Amino acid sequence: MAVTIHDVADAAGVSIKTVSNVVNDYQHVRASTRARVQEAIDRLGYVPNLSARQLRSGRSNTIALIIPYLRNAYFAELADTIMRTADAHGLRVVIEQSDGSRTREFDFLEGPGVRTLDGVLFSALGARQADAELLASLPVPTVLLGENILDGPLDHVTMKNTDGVQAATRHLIDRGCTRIVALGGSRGQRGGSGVLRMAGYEAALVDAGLPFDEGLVVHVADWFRGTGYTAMRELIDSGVRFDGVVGFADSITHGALRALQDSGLAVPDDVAIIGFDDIDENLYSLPTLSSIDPGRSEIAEVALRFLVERIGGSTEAPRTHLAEFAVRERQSTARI
Amino acid sequence: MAVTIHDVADAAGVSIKTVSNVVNDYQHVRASTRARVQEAIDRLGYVPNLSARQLRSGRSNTIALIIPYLRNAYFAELADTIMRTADAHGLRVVIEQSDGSRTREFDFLEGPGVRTLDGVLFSALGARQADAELLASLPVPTVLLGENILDGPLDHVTMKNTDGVQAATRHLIDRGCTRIVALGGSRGQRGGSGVLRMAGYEAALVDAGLPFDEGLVVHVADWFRGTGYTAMRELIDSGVRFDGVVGFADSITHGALRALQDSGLAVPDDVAIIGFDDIDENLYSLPTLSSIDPGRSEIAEVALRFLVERIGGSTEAPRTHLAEFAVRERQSTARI
DNA sequence: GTGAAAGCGCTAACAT
DNA sequence: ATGTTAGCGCTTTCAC
Repeated sequence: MAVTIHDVADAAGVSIKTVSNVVNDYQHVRASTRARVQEAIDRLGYVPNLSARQLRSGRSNTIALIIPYLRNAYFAELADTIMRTADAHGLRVVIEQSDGSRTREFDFLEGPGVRTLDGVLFSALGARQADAELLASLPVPTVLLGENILDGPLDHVTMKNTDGVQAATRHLIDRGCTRIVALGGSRGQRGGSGVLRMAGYEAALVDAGLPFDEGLVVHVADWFRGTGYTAMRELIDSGVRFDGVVGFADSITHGALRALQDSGLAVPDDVAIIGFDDIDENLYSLPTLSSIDPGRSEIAEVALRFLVERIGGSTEAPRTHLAEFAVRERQSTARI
Repeated sequence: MAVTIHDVADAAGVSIKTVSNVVNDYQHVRASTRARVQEAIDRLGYVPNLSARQLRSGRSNTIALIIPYLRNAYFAELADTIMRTADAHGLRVVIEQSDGSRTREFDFLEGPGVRTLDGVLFSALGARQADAELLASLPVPTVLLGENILDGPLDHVTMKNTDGVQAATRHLIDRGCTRIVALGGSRGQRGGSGVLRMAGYEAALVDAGLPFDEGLVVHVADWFRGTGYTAMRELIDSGVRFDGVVGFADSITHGALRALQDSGLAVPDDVAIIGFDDIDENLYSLPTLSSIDPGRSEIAEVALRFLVERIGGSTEAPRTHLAEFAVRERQSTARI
C-alpha cells in the first residue's frame, strides 16, 4: 500500500493536520515542526493522493481543452500553446477530440468526466447558436474558443475572422489580383468561421470596387488538406479563370497550392495564394505560404485568464475578446 | 450541491448499493427495480462522481501518453491514433509533453499526477539506458514507446528503425543513387533512434558494396523542420556532392527538401530524397515525399494491448514488439 | 501553532 | 436480489 498522510504523521510525531499544513505550504507552521515533517515525507517517499484531495476539496487544478482534431496542425499548435500557458497558471490540460461532432462535444460537456475538472476551454465545431441555452447550464466554468456561438452565455475568445480575411484579400488586391477565389466559404450556420471569413472577402472586394463573382467562391465540407486539393482541382477543371486565392485555413490552402502546381499554374506568378492560421508548415513549403497569423498566444493567454477568473468565482457578464491578427507575407504572394 | 447516489436511493426507495449496481450494470438486479432506479437517475440528473469512485476503487480508466512535442506532426498523429485505440478499450488518454527533457519525464513519472492513472505509455526522449532501474520501480504499469531504453524492465513497443532506414537507403540505391546523405544521424546514446537508423543506412551501403563516407553523414540536435533546413544548407555550401538523401524523420526531411530547392537542386532529378514517419504532410508537399511508414496503428494497438494486460495484473516477463514498416514511394524518389 | 473529528461520494465485503 | 457498514486519503471546521 502507498504511504499516506497518516504514516507521515506517525513518523514525525504530529497529527495529520500538521502534515497537511506542510504539504500545502500553510504559513503558520513552526520551522522546526516543518523540518521534522518534511524529513519524514522525504524518508518515506510520501506522495499525496490527488483523488482524495480532489474528492475533499472539489478542485483538481486540471482543465479540458476540447478541439475537433489533433491531427490538424492548427489545433495541435493551439493545444501546445494552451498547455504551456496553463502551466504558468499551475493548471494541467487534458485534450478531448470531438471530431467536430455536436454529439461528442455534448457527451463530454455533460458527462461525468467534466465534473472532475476545474474548467473547460471549448473550441466548438458541432455546437450551434441554438445550443446557447445548453451552454448556459454546464457544470463547470467554460470559455468558448472559435466561432459558432456568438453572443452566448459564456466568455468567448477568438480571432478577427472577418478583418483577417479582409486584410488577406486586400493583400492580394494590392498585389494586382482582380479575380480572387474564396476557398473555404461554407454554407454553414450563421456565425461559423466560414461565414465570418466570407464576409471579410466580400468587404475587401467592395472596398476595392471589384465585382463579386459567385463562381469564384468554393465551398468545402471540412478543413483537411485533401479537401482543398480536390476542390481546387475541380475549380481549375471547370475552366474558371483567376489570379488569386484566399484560403480560409492553411490546411486546405496547402492542398490547393499543390493542386495549382499539378495543373501547371505557377505560384505566385500565375496565381498568388494566401492562407489563414499561420501554421509552422508555411515556413518550409514550396513556395512558403503567406498567411494570416490569428494571434494564437494572445488567444491562449486571454482565454486562460478568463477561465481562471471564472474558476475563482467571477460572475461578471460574459465577455468577448478578439485577438489581434497580422498578415505574414511570404513567397506565395510575392510581387513578381 | 450535486446529486449523489444517496439522493437517487432515497428517490427510488432503495439502498445506495442498488443504485450502484444499476449504475455499474451489475447483472443481478430485478428489471422493475432497475427501471425505478433508472427513472430516478434520469429525473434527478444524477452523474457519478469520478473522484469518489476513483478514490474508492483505485481505478480511473485513464492513461497518460508522454511525448516530447505535440507540435511535431509525428507525435500529434501518434497521439491521435492512440486516443482512438484507447477509446475502444474504454480508456481515456491524457497527453503530457516532456520537451524531450529527462527531468520533465521523471517529474511526471514520479509525481502525484501519475498515481491517479491506470497506466502510462512513455515515448522516452530524455531518459537513457542508465535509467532502466528507475523505470523498474514506477508506481503504475508503463509501456515504453520509441527507443533509448532497450532490454529494460518494461514492455516495449516500437518500430523497425534499422530495417526501415536500410530499406529506404536501398530504395535510393535501386534508383541509381551512389552518394547518399544520411540526415539525422545522432552522436547520441546507444539505442537512440538516430543510432539505430544510422545502422540501417550503413547496412544498406555494405549490401550494395558502396563506400561509407563520413562526409555524407549529417548530425542534428533535434527533429524540427528548421534544423533539417539549416543542416542541409550547410552541407550544400560545404561543396559536398551527393545524389540522394535519407532523412531520419519527415520533419527534418521537409526542411532539407526546401533547402535543396533553394539551392537550385532539382528533386528527384538531381537529388532523390526519402524520409521516415509517413506524416500526412508528405502527401501534399512539392514534390510529395517518399517515406517509411513505421506502422503507427500497429504500435498503438500492441502498446495498448500490453498496457491493458499489465493493468489487469499480468506479471509476464517484459516483452518487445517491433511493428512492421513499409516503404511509401512518392515523387521525391521517382525514377527520372 | 497544532490536534480531533467529520465527512467528501463512492465501491466492496459481508449480511440477509 | 438487495441492504448495511466500513473506509479509500484527504481537507476542513472547530477546538484549544
